[in-house]
Amino acid sequence: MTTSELAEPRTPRRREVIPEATVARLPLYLRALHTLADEGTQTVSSEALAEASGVNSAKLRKDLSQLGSYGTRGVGYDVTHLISQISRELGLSRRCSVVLVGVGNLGRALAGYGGFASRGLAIDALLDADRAMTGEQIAGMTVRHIDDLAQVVVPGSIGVIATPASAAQEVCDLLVGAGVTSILNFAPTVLNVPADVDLRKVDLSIELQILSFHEHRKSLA
Amino acid sequence: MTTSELAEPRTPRRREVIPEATVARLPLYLRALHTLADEGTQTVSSEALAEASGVNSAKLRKDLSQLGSYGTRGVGYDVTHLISQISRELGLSRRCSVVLVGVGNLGRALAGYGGFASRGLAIDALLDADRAMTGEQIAGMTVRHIDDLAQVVVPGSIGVIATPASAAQEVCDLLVGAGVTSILNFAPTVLNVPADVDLRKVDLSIELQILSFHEHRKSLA
DNA sequence: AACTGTGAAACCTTTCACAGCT
DNA sequence: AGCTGTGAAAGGTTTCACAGTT
Repeated sequence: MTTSELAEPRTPRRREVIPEATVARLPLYLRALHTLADEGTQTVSSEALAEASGVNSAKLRKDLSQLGSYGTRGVGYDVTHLISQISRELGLSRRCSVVLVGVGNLGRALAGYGGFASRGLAIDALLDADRAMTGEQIAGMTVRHIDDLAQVVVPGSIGVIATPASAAQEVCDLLVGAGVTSILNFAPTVLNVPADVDLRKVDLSIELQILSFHEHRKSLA
Repeated sequence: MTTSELAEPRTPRRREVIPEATVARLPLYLRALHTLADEGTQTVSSEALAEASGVNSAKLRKDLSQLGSYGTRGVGYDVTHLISQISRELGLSRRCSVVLVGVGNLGRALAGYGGFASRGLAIDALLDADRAMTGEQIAGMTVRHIDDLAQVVVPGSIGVIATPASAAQEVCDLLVGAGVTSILNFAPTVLNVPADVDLRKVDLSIELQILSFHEHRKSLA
């Protein structure tokens, strides 16, 4: 309360902390905004952007208000400006290094996935433990052996694990050892990491099982 | 209030409705339980199962209590029994039909993904719009043309979309037209479906963007 | 008139802490 | 003694509804 009175903040003040639920939706908004921008749309209302993102408009407004006041009452949001604000918030402005381990079908799918590149999250290196893969060209990159890990990791790199479950913990340990502090795990297994490492997971079969649950429920009614 | 007084329920009464957050974790517990069963473990405490599932034990106990009282105080949960209860709840007991559209890298990864088969959710049919793919053998299945959709869909089938974003809505409409009421979408686009169709989505790049956000935050501190 | 930004209410989820069973 | 099952408290998220701005 003592320091903030002299320097009146000029930039719209961002919240100290953005709710996780909001963070998880920012990529959705960003995708919809990119589509709108490609169509030449310059301004969009919360209603229209919400529709394009698959959420409801009150939620969208609340989410965006967490970042600051980037809209104009009576008008809407400027598409380009909002893209750059959300990108900055997500840390996508300064291109960030992504290292992918495991070039089976899933790894290949990820390597070729346009969604990454267009968001400043292009994969920089492909690694595999299988020497038979080494040297192969995938999506314009040469597969390197996992032993080269230390050479491709830079501070702030994100590691992506797309190996079989049986190899995932070992790969995870190697990544952590090389200094990676953010890991995305696609292998269907629980990984143990030190407390300072940020670990997220995607299990391809979980959503299918959730659908199965609902389908099952329908058949009971 | 009038009908329930005569017939005292014998089976542990399940809740009318299981919270979504709980449903989303049941697959995690199931995976951990299968691992334990494979290791020959017969009984497990909430503490141990929670650890193996990557959640905390209070949450796990609350979740399991939503299904009924399947544990024994002072002892823990019977692994085999709990597997069958959760499987039944998720509708995995009676094998359910899954139709996958799009056999690019992601589709191939999904087709070969062991996690489905071991949970009673094996994929039954592979379809693609590209006639060049038709007839190809993938994971023991023959790829069929999308025009054959009506012949492979049965009531209660789940549809999985693993096509490029540009084709997703069209494929979605075809699935709905063929009678599919549960759809899992891997394409990075918002799909429109009738209200009675259950739609879920997995966006491979969203988790990566969330990690980027946290990594970015770290670098600010 | 149109649309954002936001307190307040409603709802859902997690965590706590302990009663109750084996 | 050990561990589950669960009310109650705490925390987080969504929705409502409208004041405020262009």
